Amino acid sequence: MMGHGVSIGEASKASGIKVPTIRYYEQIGLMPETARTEGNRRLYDEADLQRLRFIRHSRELGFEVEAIRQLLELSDHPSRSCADADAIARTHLADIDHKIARLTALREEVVRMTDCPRDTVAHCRVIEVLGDHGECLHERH
Amino acid sequence: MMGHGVSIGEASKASGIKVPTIRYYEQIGLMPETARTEGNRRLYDEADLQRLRFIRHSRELGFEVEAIRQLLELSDHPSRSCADADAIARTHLADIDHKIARLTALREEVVRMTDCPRDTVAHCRVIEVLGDHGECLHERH
DNA sequence: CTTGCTCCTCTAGCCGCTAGAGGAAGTACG
DNA sequence: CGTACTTCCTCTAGCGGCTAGAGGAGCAAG
Repeated sequence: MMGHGVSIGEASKASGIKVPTIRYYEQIGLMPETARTEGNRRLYDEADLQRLRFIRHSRELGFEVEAIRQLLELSDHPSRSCADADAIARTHLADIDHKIARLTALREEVVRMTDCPRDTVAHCRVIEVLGDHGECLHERH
Repeated sequence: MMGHGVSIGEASKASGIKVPTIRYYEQIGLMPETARTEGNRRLYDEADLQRLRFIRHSRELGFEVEAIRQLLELSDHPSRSCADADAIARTHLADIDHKIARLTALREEVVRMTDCPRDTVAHCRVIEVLGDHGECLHERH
């Protein structure tokens, strides 16, 4: 075991991000290139682990990689205004609201078609509704 | 203009599916290989257009291609029991509910972090919360 | 006959990973 | 010290559901 730094496997356990995903994050520049051992193995220090946890949490909350990139950039410069970070979060919130609204509308339509009088496909509401948009509540899905 | 059948461009307009997407659906076997003109252009008849509309509507309602494949197979056999179609729709409904629940939970977290006292990044709730999972309402996102 | 549109096929790219091949390095045990 | 086992390395390809572009052919209008 090296003095300062843990292996990618331990970093994976500590962050909850899978090993190949950590390497992928390095590849796309979300994680920096870390130190290496003599045998060419990656070494993660406490700052790296903190960054990994930040990324994981952001992904869990649905932030896109590009947004996380910006958030990380901001968090690397603590004296900057917080407005940018806030704006990113608000944009994401609007996005979530949009998705919820859409899914809720879809849900309505799908519920409506599932109360089907058990019979043959010829009289099946599911099939019928899918084939004829005119049956729908909303013009635009 | 050929007697029976319209071009892929017209099929696109009639169904609301883009031309390359229609070709893609043929490629993955969701649409059959249609008739062709002497000049090798695809010709779509009324049944093809109906099928395209069915696919589009299903996609709009969020059904996956694999589910649509099964639904189309069912709709090609009207004398079968409707139970299978119903099961597919119900599975999809459960899936939608799952997504809505997850998004609603995420929304909470993101809302909680966006009421940030406008200051520097050093004291920004957004950055802080992302860096520390302990701040969260829910253990598992 | 030429212009301009649509169409054809084929390949590659998007996102955010995930899986696998083929090999080197490190660790545990006899 | 050897050998087995695990972890690590790089590299490439695949997932779903399209979308974009290259390079060429067909076809209708002026």
